[in-house]
Amino acid sequence: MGASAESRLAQLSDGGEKFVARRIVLLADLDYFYSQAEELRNPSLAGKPVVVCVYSGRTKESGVVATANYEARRFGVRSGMPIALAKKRLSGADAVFLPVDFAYYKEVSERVMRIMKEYSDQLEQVGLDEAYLDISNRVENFVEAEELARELKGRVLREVGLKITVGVGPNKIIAKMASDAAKPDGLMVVKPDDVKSFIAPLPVDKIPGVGKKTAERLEGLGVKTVRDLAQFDPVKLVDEFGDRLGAYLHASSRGEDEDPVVGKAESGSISKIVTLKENTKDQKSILPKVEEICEEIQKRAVKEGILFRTIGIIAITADLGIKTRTKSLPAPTDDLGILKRESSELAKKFLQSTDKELRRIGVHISDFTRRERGQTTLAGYL
DNA sequence: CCTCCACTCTC
DNA sequence: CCGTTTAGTGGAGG
Repeated sequence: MGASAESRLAQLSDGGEKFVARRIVLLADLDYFYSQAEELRNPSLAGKPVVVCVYSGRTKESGVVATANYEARRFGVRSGMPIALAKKRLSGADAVFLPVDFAYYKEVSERVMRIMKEYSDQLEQVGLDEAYLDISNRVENFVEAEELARELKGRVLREVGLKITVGVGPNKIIAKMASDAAKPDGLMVVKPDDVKSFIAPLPVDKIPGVGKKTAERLEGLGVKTVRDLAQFDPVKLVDEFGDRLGAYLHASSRGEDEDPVVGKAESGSISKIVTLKENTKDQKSILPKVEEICEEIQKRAVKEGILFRTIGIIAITADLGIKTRTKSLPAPTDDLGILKRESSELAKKFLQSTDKELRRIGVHISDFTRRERGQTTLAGYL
């Protein structure tokens, strides 16, 4: 999977021995991005706890924290935490709560990405606030890489006004772990010779892609640190976690990662979920929502020139369980009528199949093909 | 091989 | 006290 064009090209012949040319990968991460962007346009916020929130619209205060700056984090406020709980923790702290403004964050992000692009031929953006840069062809060694990183940090601060954290390593995983260890406003360079000693003592959940669940399962096997993981039988890992994750865990525990830095492909799915005013299983209040969401999603599909062949609904029940229902169409389409009919049908059937009330409802499209110039659409096949 | 769905992760 | 979006894996069943 990792070994595509780029890394194959990097294989050089050396007296009959093959080796993969060493890469130098940089990860730049915009610190507590949404909150920092808010401080940027309103400097009077600096020094105060700033909490950027996704309001659900259910009640005045319902919703969760998207990002909190470090002043707020000192009070135990974290991403994903209910706003009400964050308020409790920050009571009497002169904190500021703001709603997310993605259009603004996107604009700020683009200014930063434009600068970053000058520092590599290959930039892989991850969300609005992160990007991997392959700087192998821009620097000779890790000392020069550190100079480049400092320069990048300086330029982003001077030209945009944002603090970033930069991690540098021989691959994406190490660059990411270095950045995580160095934030905020940090810089860490991990040379190939230092990889093992850097990662060995870290808990396994510091490995990108290892979250709470995987970490708990590993702990059940007596694996707490990356060192433990590196010593664990890879065959047993594959047994326990499957081919992909098992192999990934083994490789990453040894600091190995061939995944190339590549500009992201176009997205493979579009979805939108909304929170209902109150929990309900009433078709009359849910189906109009479904249709509304269909309209937005279809508009995006048309704008991006894509046809979808799979339609799905996503229901979050009152007990916060996630249920999905999908249907594949006989042919790709971007027809709004089809999207509405099929998603309403899926929603109706789902509602009939359960006793649970819904808290949120959403629509999903996937299995895309690009609409060719002048391609006829197969509307009305029903 | 395809379809459907649960689950995990991340920001 | 409870958001949003996307990618990916894997199992069950056909």
